[in-house]
Amino acid sequence: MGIWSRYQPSPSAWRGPSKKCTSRRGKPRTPGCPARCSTRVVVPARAAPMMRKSGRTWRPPKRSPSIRPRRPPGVSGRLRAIRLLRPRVRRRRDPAGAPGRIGYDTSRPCSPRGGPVSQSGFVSSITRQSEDFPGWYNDVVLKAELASYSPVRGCMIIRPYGYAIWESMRDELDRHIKRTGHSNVYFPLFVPRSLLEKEAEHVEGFNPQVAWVTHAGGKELDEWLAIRPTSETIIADSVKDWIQSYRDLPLLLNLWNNVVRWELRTRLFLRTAEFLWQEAHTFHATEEEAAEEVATGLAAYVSVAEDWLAIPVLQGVKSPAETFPGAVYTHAIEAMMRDRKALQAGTSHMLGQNFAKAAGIEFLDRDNIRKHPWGTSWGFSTRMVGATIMAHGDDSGLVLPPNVAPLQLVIVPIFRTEEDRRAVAGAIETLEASLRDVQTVSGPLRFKVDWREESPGFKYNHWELRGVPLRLEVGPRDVASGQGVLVRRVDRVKEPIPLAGLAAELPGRLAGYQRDLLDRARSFRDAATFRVDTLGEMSEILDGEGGFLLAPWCGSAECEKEVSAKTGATTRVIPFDAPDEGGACVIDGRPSTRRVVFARAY
RNA sequence: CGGGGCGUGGCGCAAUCGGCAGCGCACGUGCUUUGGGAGCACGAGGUUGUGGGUUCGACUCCCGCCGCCCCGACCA
Repeated sequence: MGIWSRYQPSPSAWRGPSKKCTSRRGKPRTPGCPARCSTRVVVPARAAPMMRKSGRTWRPPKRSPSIRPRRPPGVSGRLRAIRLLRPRVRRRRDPAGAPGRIGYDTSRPCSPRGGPVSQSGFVSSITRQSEDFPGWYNDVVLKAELASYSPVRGCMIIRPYGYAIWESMRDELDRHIKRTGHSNVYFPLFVPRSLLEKEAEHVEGFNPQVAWVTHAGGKELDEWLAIRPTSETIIADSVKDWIQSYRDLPLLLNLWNNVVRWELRTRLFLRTAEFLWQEAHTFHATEEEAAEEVATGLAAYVSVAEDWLAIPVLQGVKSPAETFPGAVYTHAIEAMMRDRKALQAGTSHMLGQNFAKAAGIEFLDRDNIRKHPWGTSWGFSTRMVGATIMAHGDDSGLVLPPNVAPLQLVIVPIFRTEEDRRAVAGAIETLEASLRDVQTVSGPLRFKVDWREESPGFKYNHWELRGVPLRLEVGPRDVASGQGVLVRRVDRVKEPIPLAGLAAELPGRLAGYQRDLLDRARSFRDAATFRVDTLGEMSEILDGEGGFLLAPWCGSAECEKEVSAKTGATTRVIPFDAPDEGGACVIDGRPSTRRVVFARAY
């Protein structure tokens, strides 16, 4: 079910470019400089620019505003525009020459209640989404302790809380993979140069991003070893001996591993030089069967994205320009982030016989003819942690779907006197016992009682930053009436609830919360999806609030490139459920048969 | 690679004309606190990126190196 089918019956349901989206007063963009990363000549041996823990946001003082001057009037808009585009400014002097400071201060707690701006115009500690989405993202990742920067440029350290999120989606996907008949295997980190270069398009596509090992054992290697950017070549080479007959097919393999792609511009989780992922590699006797496998892989991704991560996705075919190097075609799922930009969330490739031919894999078919098997490969990476953050988060921090949340419920005791403390502790102890047996969709309930010696308010903010779906406040007043106050992270709806019945209530509440997140994300995306027919309309929307654009496109690479050059948007997918529909290409007016999704993307 | 900017406790920043390296947060201890980011007191934490030079004296001035950030030559 895609947005096409939903909107199709009444074309009028498509939202045109509303005025609201196209002219945002007071939020000027820096002219001629779309919020896209710069590109550089790729020199493999050279280092990539770093995502560093450098400063990004001006943190005003909380308790002593008089010490630091306010941002001078007139500066803020400009500053905001600059920050949008250049989130990694290390330090900036106050343009007016006043001794104002702009810098990143991890010591500041995260903002309460969606980070309202105080009267003085100061923002609270995490950058607001509306002000600077990349800045918000960085703040959340670092402050929620999902990840840290590493001493190696472009790489990241995934911290326990972030890794737990990854483990949850990894385990869920692994269940899908095994259920559909695949076996996990391991192949080496190093790929001999000669192997990597066997498939022509593949080399060309990956070469700029490959990191090479040239020395080992104290001397230069006779043959350089690539640190795998992906494993197609080494697997094809290795399995050629395993495949002799059609009876050996299909061969359905999957690897959970790390790969290295020397990226020029990196972002925590979204694009790192080294990342964790799963890569499935399969070999089939017929093209039809391989095509079905491509769909099987994509279906697993759709399920994990929507059912597990509560991220609605569009499914479709990539344009030739966006196709995996060496593949015949690439299917992908695309998700919308809360800044209305697109994120490719998983790809499944039809490799045809390309890699099999390059590696010399042959099998004897039923008809006694030697043939090359058809291959597929599909991958899903730690980037999805970033997708989860950006698809649901708000100004207070993370909003996690219960299925992946490392903690689904946090209990905050509240008391003043020792007597109260005992009463609250007693009630919580009883409650804890009942919660131990609670089963949720994603396993036993993951909960914690926060007995730290901090104020309740501090704890609320602490756990909201970390996206814990449900919070239970238990104070003396509650205990007296056998209740607690249950608060939902996503909308902060508070509700008194009897402690005795909580254990039975929770699985349903969590499932409902999970559904609500998916619904919310879907409405958000649909409201930001527009049907457009001209380049002008596209620019108007993209320069306004942004969104997904369904536009006619003739299919030529030149026109695709031109759209990208003029609007910053690229083709994301040609959705499977896009109806046949005549139209004129937004660039050259040649006939288009279906609409394509264009968007600015990560 | 070209242009610009910057390296000072964990983080964010000061240090006037070259004169004892400071502040906030975070951290530790104690007491008072706890229904939306608590307060006070005490305390710990530094070879100012690095190598050289000038000087009675260098965070400060000069030169080299290293590293980082931004912009540019358009990219699965």
